[in-house]
Amino acid sequence: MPELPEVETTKRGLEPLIVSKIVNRVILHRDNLRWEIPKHLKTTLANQIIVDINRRGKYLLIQFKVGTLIIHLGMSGSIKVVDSIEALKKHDHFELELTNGKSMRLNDPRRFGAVLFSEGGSHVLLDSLGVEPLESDFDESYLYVRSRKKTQNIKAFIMDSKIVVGVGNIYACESLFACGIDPERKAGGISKAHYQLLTQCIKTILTQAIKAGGTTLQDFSQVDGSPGYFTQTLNVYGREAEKCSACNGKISRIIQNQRSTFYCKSCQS
DNA sequence: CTTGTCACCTGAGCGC
DNA sequence: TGCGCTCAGGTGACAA
Repeated sequence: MPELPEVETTKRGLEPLIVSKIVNRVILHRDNLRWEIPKHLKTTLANQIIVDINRRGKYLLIQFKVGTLIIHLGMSGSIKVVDSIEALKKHDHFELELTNGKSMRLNDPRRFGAVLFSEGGSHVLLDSLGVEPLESDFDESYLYVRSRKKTQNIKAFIMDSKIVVGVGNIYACESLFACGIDPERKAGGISKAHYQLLTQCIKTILTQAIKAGGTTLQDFSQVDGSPGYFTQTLNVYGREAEKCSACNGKISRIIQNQRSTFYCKSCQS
């Protein structure tokens, strides 16, 4: 599900609802997601004030004085803040009950997400992450240098979180369409000029998607329950056999690295 | 080191 | 209605 725009949308939605609020208790409705949820959170975070919320790649970082609660939404996760007395939904797995009568609930049907904790703020899962795509250090020189001699396809390259974080299957497809690059091209053979186009397209598309509240396919919703509206802006993703918005061609779907890739054979080369 | 594949899990949608 | 199949916003752990 959630790529960078969806996680950023979640972060922005949560911020006014949980920052400066106090945790009454932590409730584990199951003891694991992708990994075991630390049991000590019940005692560690009880009565603690939420100091801040941040995002690193697709990770949400909820800051406490005693450390950082790290949440990943996996493929199907979403977070809502509801009245604590509201009935649990199916697949609500983790809950921060606040002292103001509200609860932050993590719902994740497929359970590929994670709830972790770091005392110091750093974590092995965050240590080797690449640059943020919306920061200025993500530019054509960065991608050009890192891609030399790489034989993998350009789509896998920009989806590699050790290179750049937050670009998932939807936005990789959309970005490559926007700048006219064939997703099957080898990353190492792409010119600096094309990398400039690509970085600009990634930045533009992610920014527009955040503005639209993200993309909703099935599971994702914003913190208030409303869907993301970027779905209607998608040019190729999920549009196999439909007409290309830029030419008379048909959108193709191929499989790359076990994932569907949508693109236009005549617009992308 | 790099690249590609598998595994984790539930649910929606489709053809029969 | 039901069954079996395919597909789905991610990514760590492996094998090659």
